[in-house]
Amino acid sequence: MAKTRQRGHDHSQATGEEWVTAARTKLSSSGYRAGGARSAVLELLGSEGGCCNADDLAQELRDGDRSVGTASVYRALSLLADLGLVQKVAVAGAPTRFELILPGGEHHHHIVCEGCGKTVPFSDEKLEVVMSEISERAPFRVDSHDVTLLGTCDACRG
Amino acid sequence: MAKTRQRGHDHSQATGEEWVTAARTKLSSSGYRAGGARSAVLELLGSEGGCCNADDLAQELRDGDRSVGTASVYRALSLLADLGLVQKVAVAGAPTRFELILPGGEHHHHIVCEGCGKTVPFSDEKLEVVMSEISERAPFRVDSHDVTLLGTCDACRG
DNA sequence: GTTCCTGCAAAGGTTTTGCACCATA
DNA sequence: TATGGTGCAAAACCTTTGCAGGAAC
Repeated sequence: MAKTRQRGHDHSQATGEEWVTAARTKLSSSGYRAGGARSAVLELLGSEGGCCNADDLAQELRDGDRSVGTASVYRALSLLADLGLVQKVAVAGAPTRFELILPGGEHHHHIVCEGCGKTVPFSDEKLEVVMSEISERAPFRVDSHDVTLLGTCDACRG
Repeated sequence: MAKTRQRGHDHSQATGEEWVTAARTKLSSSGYRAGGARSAVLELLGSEGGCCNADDLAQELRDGDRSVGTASVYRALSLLADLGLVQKVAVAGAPTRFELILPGGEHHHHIVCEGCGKTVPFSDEKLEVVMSEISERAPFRVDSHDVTLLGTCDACRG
């Protein structure tokens, strides 16, 4: 009865490559150029599989070979969000995280540790069924939904 | 088959009174005093039924008869959250909202309009069942969960 | 009277914006 | 070469913190 499955890191990485390709196509077909900063953010996001905040991305790029201004990271992420390529995930008291929206569209959600901010994605078929039922009955036209479990990871509980 | 129900505003207001009483009791039994700012926030929250952010509360109090510093509003809300009387609700790109946790403990979630920020609470029995199943299988000890539907209200769609 | 609460102002952290320069198409 | 992307710095924004004065118990 294990309909809920946690995702391994390697799996995200595999589809991340596909996402980068799809994102590049979408960008250029929407009339956007492939600038240095934008490309760097795109590739790092793809290899990380999302789940990172803007400042961490900027930091990693700065530590790596290509340095990118923080403002450009925000601009890139903002554009990607507008194009439906990433999704903003808000956490109270923490910087906004950005999550890939994968081409195949396997939808997922997150379990967040309130102690250290560690995030684990999960997906659940039953949950999605219930959510779409609720969406149909809602008084708004519903575009998306966001489900977050808050808890404490083993390390922080120690 | 209407297991999902939207709540009217009047209904929240009725239970809001009870919440204020319960909150006052909890505060004093926990050794906190009933200062002016704290009481004002408490009463306004009760009459509004939650779903407001710190700055809006401060503004409304300033417009009304009792003026309260923004910092005190944050302090009051923070304390209420620690005591389990309110819940923080994060929304990407918007200030954190605070939501009453009602004495009877009827758990609920929100539908948010991305255009104007209008928020409508809802509760769904099936959703809660699914969420508790997921919580049990989660790799963290799960304390709470947060479900938000994002969409566009009729007014903003017009 | 002591302790806690409050308001103001300043600091902290995140995200956005203005502008001059540079790269892409 | 024309347009749009980038980096830096400054601003805007939300939230927290320090401190002196005032209120609750």
